[in-house]
Amino acid sequence: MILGEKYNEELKYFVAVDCVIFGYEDDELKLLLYPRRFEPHYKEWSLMGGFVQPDESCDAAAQRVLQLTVGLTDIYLEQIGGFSAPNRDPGGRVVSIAYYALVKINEYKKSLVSEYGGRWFTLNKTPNLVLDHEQMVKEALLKLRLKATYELVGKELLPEKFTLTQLNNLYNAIFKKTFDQGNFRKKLASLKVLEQTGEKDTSNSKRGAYYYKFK
Amino acid sequence: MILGEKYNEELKYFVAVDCVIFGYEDDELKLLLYPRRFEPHYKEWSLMGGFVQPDESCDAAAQRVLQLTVGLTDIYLEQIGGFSAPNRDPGGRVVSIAYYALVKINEYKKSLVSEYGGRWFTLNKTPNLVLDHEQMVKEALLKLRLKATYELVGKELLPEKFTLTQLNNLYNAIFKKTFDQGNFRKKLASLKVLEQTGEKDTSNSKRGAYYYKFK
DNA sequence: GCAAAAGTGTTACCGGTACACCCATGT
DNA sequence: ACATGGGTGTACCGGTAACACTTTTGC
Repeated sequence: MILGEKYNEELKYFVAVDCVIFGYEDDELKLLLYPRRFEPHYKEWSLMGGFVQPDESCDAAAQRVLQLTVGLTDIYLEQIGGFSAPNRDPGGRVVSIAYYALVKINEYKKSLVSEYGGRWFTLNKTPNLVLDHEQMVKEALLKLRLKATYELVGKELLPEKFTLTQLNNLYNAIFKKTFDQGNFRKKLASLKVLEQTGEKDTSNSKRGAYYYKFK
Repeated sequence: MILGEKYNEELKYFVAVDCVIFGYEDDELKLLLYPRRFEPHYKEWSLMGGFVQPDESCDAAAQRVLQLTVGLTDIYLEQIGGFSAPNRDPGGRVVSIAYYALVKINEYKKSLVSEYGGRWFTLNKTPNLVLDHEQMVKEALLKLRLKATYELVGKELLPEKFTLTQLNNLYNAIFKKTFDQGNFRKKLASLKVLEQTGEKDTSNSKRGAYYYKFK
């Protein structure tokens, strides 16, 4: 029966999720990586992942994994897609659904991250990753860029209050190019999604820059 | 062990692919649907799908399924994403990776399609679909529209030779709106991806319209 | 000649880009 | 006063949208 007419004639596989965790700090886009906790490739750098449990969707599994590793709930998560090459994992047939997450790098639970040996790496200064995880990172960045062109990204990566220069720098980091200050601000104004707070950040300039927040 | 440290403690699930098959005919975007071949929901309308075999990736599984059902090789396929709600399939825990395909509606093997009871439906005149297949169709259309905005879609849906009016109508069908003839043609000219053949199509007008093909 | 589809041209506007310029303030 | 980062203004260009117009040909 070429197309299969009964479920129970079919094989089952492990189903996992892997998370590309983006953060932003020191004008750089960063990636949270972990030493792998089991064979094969024990202790090599990898994305944080986990197996999907019987009572949860992949989305829920990714949320759970992130909650357990960075200690935050309500994390912004977007599916990248399924990775399923038959030999992608020498440890067994594992189909993995990849996600990317955006987290505020200063809010995550440091204790949890260090418990699992997690470390933030600047993008493009990352070590070699296990399995097909580098491909996942590549696709994650493409998806993030796509999102950032359609809507203003920043709420999930920047602190509550931020200067327009910070936001400009975030975009510079995401696209690895320099957006013109004047044009960037004009665009922001047209979007009408930010509002000025009264306060100023005087740490980087004498004049001081107004803090903004998302409406 | 909250995150699982051994594969063999974990559960396995069925992994399937489902294909949203788009075609274009009579100025309308169409969808190839099939009566389901097994319980649950036996004989109800569904996307064509199949289980992933041990030696193939999901991409390969989707290609195989399409080859077996429409009889074409080298079909344009793009992954939509994973669908994994724990109760999405009452027949068992099945994680499905959805794909969309673009096929030339006049080249598929009619015998094969009818063998499985397949039928082409005009988009938005489709019957209720099984499981989460309607959601898959919805996301497939969004992905197709995204692709069609970035690059000229048509090579995979139209016959080898086609008129600019046909292409215009294809875009009208994809986006459910009317693109201005003049502007559409100007845009096409700027893309420089089409070339005129000598021949004309006189079936729709007295004057006749030049056939074009992709370079 | 006229209807009907194919195909061209004209104009206005909007968003992006480049770049020059002004502002506030601590030293 | 001046250096430094924050912030504004202007002029141009290309793509898009709206729409009027011309061409071809069978009836």
